[in-house]
Amino acid sequence: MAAVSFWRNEMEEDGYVTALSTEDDFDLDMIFDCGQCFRWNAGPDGSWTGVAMGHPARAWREGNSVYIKSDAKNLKPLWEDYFDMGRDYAAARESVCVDGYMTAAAGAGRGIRILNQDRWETLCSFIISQCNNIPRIKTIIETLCGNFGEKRRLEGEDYYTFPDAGTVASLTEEDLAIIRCGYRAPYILGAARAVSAGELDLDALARGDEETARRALTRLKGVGEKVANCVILFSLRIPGAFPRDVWINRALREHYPDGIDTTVFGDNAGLAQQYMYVYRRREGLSNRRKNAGNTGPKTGG
DNA sequence: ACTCAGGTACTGC
DNA sequence: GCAGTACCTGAG
Repeated sequence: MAAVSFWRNEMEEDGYVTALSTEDDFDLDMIFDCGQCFRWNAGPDGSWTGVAMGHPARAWREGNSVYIKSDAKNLKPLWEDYFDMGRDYAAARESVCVDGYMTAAAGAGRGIRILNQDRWETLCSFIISQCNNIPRIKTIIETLCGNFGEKRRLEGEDYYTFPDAGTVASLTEEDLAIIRCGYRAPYILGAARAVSAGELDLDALARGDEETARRALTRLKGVGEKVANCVILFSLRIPGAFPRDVWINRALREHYPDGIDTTVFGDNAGLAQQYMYVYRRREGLSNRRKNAGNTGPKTGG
């Protein structure tokens, strides 16, 4: 792999490199491709580029280390936090293997970590995600950032930060038309106004319990249980949240017809959900026709 | 020209 | 509570 070429010194003329030493449960492909984030993209050399927590970055693996090149000094604490380095994922993964199905799912998803993402970005991104496909979600978010975020530079390229809630709150639906997000536009503006006005204090919710957070989040128009649970899991650091999307519901229906009490996973429920998601989705994508016709409402006619 | 996509709000029971 | 339906848009 040509990844070595990104690494020369701790401080380079075009970026600053952070090294994270890892064990087995750290797989960049899994982490960035398991549906929890939308702004990282794989390059032809196996490295990933994206913008997180206001910083452009390139991430790649060499042996037992993951390197992150970014645009500022002293970002090691930030990246350690973002990649959830304080949690023992090997132990967490073992603990969710409660039966054959979960053992298989966890095996397939080994290497996933739950990112600790920016709260407003996560809320806004998952509002956009509703009833939408992933390529389009990414396009909409990049357009939002390109038009209303701040420009950053790395390796001679332009990157754009996610616009903060105050910036988005100052926009009109007309301004937002450029991102082509359809009926979600008023949802985004409403959420931005609530956050920037302090009516919805995401940092405070992170200090409280899951149910309180869910009630506060679902008060927003356009935020239901699914989006709220994604925000809770991926940005409020409440690891027991269990977002149920169409793929999870399929997996649950097929493997737990009598239902499953997700509290058996305890604080690892969110991780269990991610394992199930990638496992079921992998199968589903290669067997699309099997699932065609039995999902979603029909207009009949 | 179609269906469908990591949902949610609204209506009518 | 639960079923039925509309909703912007564009990728496949």
